[in-house]
This record gives sequence, structure tokens and C-alpha cells, in this order.
Amino acid sequence: MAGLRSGPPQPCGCAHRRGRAQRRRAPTIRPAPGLRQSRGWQSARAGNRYQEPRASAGALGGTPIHSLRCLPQVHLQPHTRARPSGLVSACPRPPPDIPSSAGIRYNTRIYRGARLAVTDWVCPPTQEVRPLAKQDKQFVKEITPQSEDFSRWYIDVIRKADLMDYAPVRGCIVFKPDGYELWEGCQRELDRRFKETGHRNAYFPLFIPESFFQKEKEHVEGFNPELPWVTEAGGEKLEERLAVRPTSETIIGHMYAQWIQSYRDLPVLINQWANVVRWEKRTLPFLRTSEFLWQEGHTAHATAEEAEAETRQMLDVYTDFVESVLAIPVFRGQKTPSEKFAGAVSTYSLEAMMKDGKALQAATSHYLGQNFAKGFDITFVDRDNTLKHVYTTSWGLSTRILGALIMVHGDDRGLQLPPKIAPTQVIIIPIGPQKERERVVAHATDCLKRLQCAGFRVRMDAREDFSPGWKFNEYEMRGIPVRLEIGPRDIDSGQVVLVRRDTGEKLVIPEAQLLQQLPELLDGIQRDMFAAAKAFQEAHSYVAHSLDELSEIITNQRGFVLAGWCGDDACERAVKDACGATSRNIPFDPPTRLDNCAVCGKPAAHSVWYAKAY
RNA sequence: CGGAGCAUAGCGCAGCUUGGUAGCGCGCCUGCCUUGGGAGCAGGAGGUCGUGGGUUCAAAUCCCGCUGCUCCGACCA
Repeated sequence: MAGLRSGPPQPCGCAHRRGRAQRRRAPTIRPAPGLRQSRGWQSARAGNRYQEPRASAGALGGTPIHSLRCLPQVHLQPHTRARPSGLVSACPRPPPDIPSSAGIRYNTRIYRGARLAVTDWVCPPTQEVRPLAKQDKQFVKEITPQSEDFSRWYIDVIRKADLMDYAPVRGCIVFKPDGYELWEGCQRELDRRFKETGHRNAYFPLFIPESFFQKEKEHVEGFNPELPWVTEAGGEKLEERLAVRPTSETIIGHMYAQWIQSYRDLPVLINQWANVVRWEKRTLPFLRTSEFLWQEGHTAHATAEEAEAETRQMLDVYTDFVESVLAIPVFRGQKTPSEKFAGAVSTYSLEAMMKDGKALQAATSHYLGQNFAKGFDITFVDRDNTLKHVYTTSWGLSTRILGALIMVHGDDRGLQLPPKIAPTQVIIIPIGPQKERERVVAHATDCLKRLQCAGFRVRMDAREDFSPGWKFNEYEMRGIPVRLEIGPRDIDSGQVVLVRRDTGEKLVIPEAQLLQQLPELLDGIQRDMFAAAKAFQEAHSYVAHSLDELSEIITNQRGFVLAGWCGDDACERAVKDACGATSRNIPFDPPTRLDNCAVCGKPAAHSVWYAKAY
């Protein structure tokens, strides 16, 4: 850290390089490479969850800081590096109600080969709206515009927003704190939902004996090419090589075989948070890395019906999480046989549409039937005193979802985070001349503490060595949903300025109403971000009746195309060969029914979403 | 794993064709000055040019290998 460097540079006696041109400042605004917070970063976090503020927190008024007993004292001094800690658990409160995405409904109409149209658009209540200053100016110059090169944009954003760094091992990344916090948010929300549906966490080994993979034929064929092997340890060659897990069906199956004896032991409902490794040929940060983080649920049931219900239930859990927390609309459906998980009877998926029109599988849930039960001899004695194989499921969601989060909501200014997942929901920026500074920072700190105490995730940037304008751009790039500006004029008139990241709208509200209005504002942003993503998804969803039509849309329009499918692998393959799109899934509730296979013209067994995929 | 491109200071790049002293902008450090959309002035620090070999009196520069990243294709969450 620069802040730890010692003293001013010492003049050295040796012949130092000379002749550097005199430094000239460019007249234009320049970016801040590195985005380091070198010092004086006065910030603190509140509780993990975005919640309705407590009524008892009171209105923002003249209550002195020290009267808020629930917070430790925070000393704000310029150039301190201390981060106030202990604020995290300052205000314990019950879990929030996460409204289901079912609350938002959209009416769609389908045209032949045409776009799906959105007719409902929810706007949050707004107060006074001031125009965004110099709105058309491109501030974040180091981010390639999406329209120019989407891939480049993606890489630029994740690096500038400081989410990750490349690791020295090929295809591996470091999740930096700002990126890892997003994953922690996913864990928090998902874990709660898993537990609410009766699951418990456990942890299984990273290493899997080679012989385990042989027990399920499809499984071994599916994963063999991408397994890393441990062949030597402790200076000796191993008798049996160990795979670094690509997924844990096998080793968990092995354990379940020992744990399950009777129908009374069922169901087994276990989830594991873990890292897994798949040696990928082509890697992309978050989307495809050699090692990635995920959760994998593994359950065992007495009947097929129960296992199938579990499979579908977890898909619902994922849907709720992805749509209501991440504000990413998804297409739900079943994978075609060629796209299903190696070893599964059936695979279900959520497919999300990125802003370049490509698909990203957001989560999967597999009904494994008795495939693994037979491979690993997982049996139980049923009520009728007969020995039976169990029925298993597995379901997973990985850090890949962060790539979706970025590519669904991000824009040319950088990241854009939905309030429910944003590690920081509100950034407070005190503004004012030197002589007013003490007063402004004290007031802003007061505001910070009230918001934190009310359960919001808030930070303040009171650094003096960055201009307000710089900070505005900085936090927009980092995707923080709401910026709160406090300056002398605001204090004098008892107001604060709130600025939305998603629309750029400025709202000036009385400070006394902040605690009442902020939840509405955050909810509004959450809703609008989902609605915007939904509108985009529907605007880029098409229906095709022939391979030519399908191909033309994929090539020229980008997006998802719904087409009839007879069920033959060859027809699916033909689509891929024609335009590079693969079948994403067979939707549960297709927006329209198609009578004939788009490729061969035979009666269609299903309607399938096709798209180019990540 | 095939095809292409890139690798020089924290970041973005020039220098390479035609071998000979390591350069620019931003950032960083010090001081002053400033703060409602990326301010200004002055001074300063920082690079064995990805890595290993070769050619040469001499290599960032020429040649070969390796590694990593990016893009395009085949495989996948």
C-alpha cells in the first residue's frame, strides 16, 4: 500500500536520469487507474441485509451521534486507514421479506418472427427531478462502449470495478473483495432459501478416487477430458490417482450408500458450498474459469416422484433468487438430451439473456433417477420390506452467475448492481469547501450512522484528495445503486440529494424523510432494473418457423429464438451448424405453440429456445 | 485443442522495420491551492522491457522455445 511507504524520497548521489519532460496535465479528465483506496478511506458497512428501516431509528434530524447506542464510536480523521469494524452486527434484525418475482407480471404478445413486447412498466414514485448535469458526456473513457466491442467492455468493466484479477495459473482468477462480496451476497440469499426448504450444509473431499468415475458411464465420459489428476503426493506415486473434483455426485453417492439403510433415512437433503475444477480450453473471467466456486445440492429420495418434485422445487428456488434478488429474468425449461448433465435422466435450467443477446445458463437442476444409485449401490429397505435403489437429484449455481449479473445490468458507465445484491447500496459523498468541511463531514457521518443503524448497507467516501465529480463517476462505474450527496446548501435547507445509478435521476428530499423514502427508492430501483432487463429480454426474443428464419435472426438480430423441434438430435445439430446457436431449453410455459420442427418440418414434439451461448 | 494478435513503470501506450543512453500520458509521493460531475501549480519516486536459450563487441529491438492474456472456431457451469 502506498500509504505505508516511508517518508519522502531521498535524493541520491548517483547520476540519476534526467531530462524528463516537464509534466503536463492533460486538459481533460483522466481516469484513475488501479482504483486503489490508498488512504483516508472512511467507510463502514452495515448489516448484511437490506431491510426496512426500524421505526425506532427515527427521522434524520438533530439526534446526536452518541445517542445511537447501537453503534460503536467511529472517529473520522483525514488520512486514517482504519476501517471501522464491528458495524456489521450492530443492528441484528429478523430476515427481510423478499418479494417473489411473481409479483411482477408482463403481458406479452407474439408475432411471427417478431419481437415480444412488454406492456407493463413499473416506475417508482419520484420527488423532484433535476436533470443530470452534462449527461451526454462520456465520463468513463477507459471502458470500451458495449456497442463497439461487448467482450472488451466486459473485461474492462470487471477490471475497472476491481472485481477480480488474473492469477498466475492459467484460467484461474482471484476474486477481489468487491467481487467476492457479490458472491457472499449470493451465498447469503441462497443459503437461507436452501435451509427454508429443509436442506443442510455439509462438506465432502476435494479429491475423488479415479475408480469412482468409472461407476457411471455417461458421467465419466462427460468429465474425463477436463479432469486434473493428482498422481503423486508426499514424494511418492499414488496407488490410485485422485481427480480434483469437477462435481461431487460420485463421492457423495459413495457416502450416501453407507448412510442410507431404510426408508426412514430418507430423504437426505444436503448442500455443499465448494470450489470445483474443470480444465477449460478457453477461459473467461467468472464465466469460464478452470476453478470456480459454486454450491451443489445432492438429495436422495425413496420415490421418483419425490425426487422429481425436489428437482423442480430447487429450480423454483433458483428462479426466485435470480429474478427477485439479482433482477435477472430467466427462461425456465428442460434441457434437450444432448445438452443435459452427464449422468442425469433429465436436466432443467434457467437461461438468462446477456446484453449482447447471448444466453447464459444461470442455474441447473438435475433429476438423476437411479443412475447414480445403481452405480454406487445406494439402496434402502422400503416399507414393504423390499430392497430398492434410491432416486437422487443434484442442483447447482456457480460464480458464473456474477458474469450474468454484470452482462445483464452493466452499461457504458460500468457496473450496475441491483440494491438487493449490492454490497454497498448507498454511497455518501460529502461535498463542500475547506472551511465548511468539518461541519459537512460531521453531518454526513451522522447520516451514515443512521442509515447503517436502520439496516442499509452504506459507506461514505470522505476523502479530501478526490473531487466530488471524480467520486460520482467512480461509484457509478462500481455500480452502487444510490448516491447520497450532502453539502452545505443541503444542510442549511434540511435536505439531501439522492441520485439513482440506473436512471441518473436526482431526487432532492427532506432529510427527515430519508429513512422512509430510501426503502421505496431501493425497491423502485430493484423493480425497474428487473423490468428493464425483462424488456430487453422480450425485445430480443423471437419466434421462427424455418431454419432459414431462425438462422437469419440469430445472425442479424441476436437474441433467443423459439422454434419447433421434432425431437431428433440431427435437427438440433443442424441449427448449430447453420448459425452457431444451440438449444437452450424446452420452456415449461412456451409463449406460443409451434406445430412443426423448424428444420425438418415434421410435427414438433416441443418448442425450444435457441441462442448462442456462453 | 486449432487459427490470429498481444506481453516495455501501478494502468494505457510509444520505442522494434534500420541493434548502441528506457520514453509519454494517467496514477503514485511531497508541498501549496482547491472541492455541487473525473481541478491547478511546483518538485519527486518508480522499469535487469513476460520467461529461457541463440546471433552479436553490443539485444526491448533480430532468431528459436516456453508461459500468460485477448479475439475467432471445436468442448463445457
